Amino acid sequence: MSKLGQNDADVLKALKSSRQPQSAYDILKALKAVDFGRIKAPVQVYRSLEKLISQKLVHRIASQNAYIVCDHPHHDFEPGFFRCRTCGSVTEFNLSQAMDPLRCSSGAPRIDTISVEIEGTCQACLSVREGTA
Amino acid sequence: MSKLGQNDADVLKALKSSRQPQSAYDILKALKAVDFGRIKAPVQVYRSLEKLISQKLVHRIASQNAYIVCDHPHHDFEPGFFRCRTCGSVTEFNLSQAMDPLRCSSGAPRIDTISVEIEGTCQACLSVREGTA
DNA sequence: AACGTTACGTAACGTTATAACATTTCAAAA
DNA sequence: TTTTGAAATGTTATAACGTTACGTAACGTT
Repeated sequence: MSKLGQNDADVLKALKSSRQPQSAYDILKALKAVDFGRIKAPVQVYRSLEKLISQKLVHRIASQNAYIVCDHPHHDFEPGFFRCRTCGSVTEFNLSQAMDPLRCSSGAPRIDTISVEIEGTCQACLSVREGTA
Repeated sequence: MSKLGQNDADVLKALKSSRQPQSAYDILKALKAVDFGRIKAPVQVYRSLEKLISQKLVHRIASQNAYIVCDHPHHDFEPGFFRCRTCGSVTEFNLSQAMDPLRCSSGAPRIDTISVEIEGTCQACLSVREGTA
């Protein structure tokens, strides 16, 4: 497990600034603006994302082509993701309760990764809509 | 629900030719080769994909940026997908057993879509690897 | 110092998806 | 039968996402 460098720290910091998933190009834009121009090209962002993901500090949200910082750093559980269609925020949840039924229904003899992405409306946005906030 | 046109039928036919998910550009290339050149541009493929997906004849595999024909046409269940990392083939399975645990673990008050994509090795590829095929 | 390894920078390229606008088709209303 | 309006289609351009290729710098080893 290789050590994090400055680029990686910058990308991580950019991701930490939001609970909305950000695309690699969002991150690039943010870093170009703020940083002293260290990160200039997409490949630098992707390299850092890859490393951060391999160290489980960041997750990729495939359905959005976007990335989000892990909100339970060092968690030991398999995460699923819930994304609110109204505010765009993403929260992680623990898949463990659903793992066995998933493995079972899939019929797959050997499973490497399970990706679960759920979309809906979060409590906060529901409350606002109903005027109960 | 709008009617399918010739473009849609062509795209559907291209997708039916394989159990591997195909990208929009794969489909485009195939159609350019076979057809009498009706479909010439990416946007035409994307338009047909959108319609076919809305009619549940085709699924999008988000993690692959690719598309596959539904293998249980007119099914009434919520599909999950299993993709073999060795042969690339995708099979659908019925998520119903896993739905309640998923809803429950996610803590989401209102759910619109659930996307489950599992990767691993299918039985056929496992058998080959073990020399028991 | 010499060497191999890993990280980094830069540019170009490849892939995936949509915007914007023009034209055609076709069935139903007038 | 003409009109007309919605849906489908065609065309061009461009936005958005991601990777390859290659050279240089940094770093730890012997």
